Amino acid sequence: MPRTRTPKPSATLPPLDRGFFARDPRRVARQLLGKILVHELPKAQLTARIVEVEAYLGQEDPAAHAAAGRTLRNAVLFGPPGHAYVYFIYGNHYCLNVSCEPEGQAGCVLFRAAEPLSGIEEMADSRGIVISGPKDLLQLTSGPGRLCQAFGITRERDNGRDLTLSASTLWIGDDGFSPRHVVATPRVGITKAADHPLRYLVDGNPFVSRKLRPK
DNA sequence: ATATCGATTATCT
DNA sequence: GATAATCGATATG
Repeated sequence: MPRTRTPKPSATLPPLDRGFFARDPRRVARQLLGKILVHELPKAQLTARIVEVEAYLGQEDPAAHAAAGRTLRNAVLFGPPGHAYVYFIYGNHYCLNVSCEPEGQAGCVLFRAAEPLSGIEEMADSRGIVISGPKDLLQLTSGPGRLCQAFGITRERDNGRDLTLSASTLWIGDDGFSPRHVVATPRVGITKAADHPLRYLVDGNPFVSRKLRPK
């Protein structure tokens, strides 16, 4: 039975500012671990602590959507940092990224998994899951598609949204917590540049999207 | 436990 | 026309 291993967020939860995102995506990715994804709904506040992310480097990264330059779809990546890049994949799922680096450079971080903290019932509804035990929480936000579904994130509504403003409804908060142990592995589900260790996870956290392969 | 596969569509070649 | 930064279901050991 999985245990919550991180403290609850404090009452005040300032959003990360634009400067936080205006850096190398590898640095941003690592430091996003432990931060809190927030979605304010009329009746509830959805929050989850980020436990797994991936860095995409921009035009020099063959696996990045920005690899072939600016298009209609990836335009947000070339804009200012701290904005949501949401894309639709496999005909089924949305994935949430945040743009990084100064305007003109297309690096980003993909949100892959989080540990639910509040708004659990609403997340379960959105996911179409009935929570009957602690293990069911693991299905809520463990995976980029699941995370978006639990939070109600879509391309139509959220692509381009400024994630540095709490007025945006969707933002990233910092309660001062940072995880003790972080590990890096190759990124999931890509074929090009598949060998670089640009996937960052909180070591041992049960809410990551895949268990670490024991060696 | 791991492996394979179908769903379903926007985007790019 | 092929592919894709996925998920959930099914098959098999």
